[in-house]
Amino acid sequence: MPPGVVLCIMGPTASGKTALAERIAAELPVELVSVDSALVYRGMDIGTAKPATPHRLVDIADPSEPYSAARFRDDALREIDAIRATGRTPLLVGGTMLYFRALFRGLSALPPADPAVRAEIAERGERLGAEALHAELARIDPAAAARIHPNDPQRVQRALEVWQLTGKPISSLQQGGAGSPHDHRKLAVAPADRAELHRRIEVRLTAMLERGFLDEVARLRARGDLSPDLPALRAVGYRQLWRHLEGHGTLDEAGRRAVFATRQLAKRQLTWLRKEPGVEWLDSGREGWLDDGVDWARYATMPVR
RNA sequence: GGCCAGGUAGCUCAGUUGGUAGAGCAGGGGAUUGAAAAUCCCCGUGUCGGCGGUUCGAUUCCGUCCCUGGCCA
Repeated sequence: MPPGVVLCIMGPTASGKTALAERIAAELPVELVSVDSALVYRGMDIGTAKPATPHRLVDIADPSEPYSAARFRDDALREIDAIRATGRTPLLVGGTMLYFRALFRGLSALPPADPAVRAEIAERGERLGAEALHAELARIDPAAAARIHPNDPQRVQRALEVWQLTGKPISSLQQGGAGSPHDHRKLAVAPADRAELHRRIEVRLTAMLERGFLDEVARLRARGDLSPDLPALRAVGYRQLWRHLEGHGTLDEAGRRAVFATRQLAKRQLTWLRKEPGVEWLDSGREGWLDDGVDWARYATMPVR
């Protein structure tokens, strides 16, 4: 299948990107693909604001299993081809900017995560301290050690993991990637006014709690095989409510902390978005922004940046 | 009304033997290559409740007033 046009809607949580996707879907022959690291998990519906409209790459993993940017890239390229084979246009919508980046620019040829090696390194970090691990990295890969802050255990551990798996420094392997064969037309959606975004995040969490978010977390917890350290359960909202269910703090406090965490997530997403090249920005904070006569179809033919 | 404890950053508080003050949280900016809704980095001037007094100098000591909470009437 030759490469073709892929529409992308990117935006922070609670920005209205799903509404825009549905609006475009009503006017163009598109099929939706989720670009969201939390929507992939089954049984996590309310707290992830899982959209009612069908998206591909939703509910494709169990919360016990870690998903990854690399898996996303493979999955997304496959779904894009499958959609194009039906004659429709893929419409990617989400806020996990690392995933968009992995699709647009590709990933370097690095070994996938190895749970055993990872656990061993984590244990060593526990025993010797974070500084020791960073010092170790500085010995084998000074370039990586210079870029990775000693307080960033996740990246220090990954760099050591790659070293143990390949015998090569991660910095020497992180050279480019395959890029994307497609023409991506990128729309960034967010309220121009930060206070408005904050307001929506609060309203959204309140609605989630009313719909039974706490029960959803309790259900996941009752499974017994899930831990709050799992990537899935570190998701915004789930982490805070899980902690409350463990007896730490009131529900009210957990809710407030969930709102804080969500705002901080949205801020990080905007940091990615601001430097993403070639995006067309839409202010979803304006009253009637979806219905004020914009010709959405033109985005399917707008120039690639 | 009396007694006690407080009034310091958006919030919760610490502190200053008198030389105009600092943490956590919140917020802002940034980084981001197989955990990414993750993991990190950077950013702290605020009539130290008001007004007087003492002092070279008061957020700090004294007086007084206001406000909040508790106890007693």
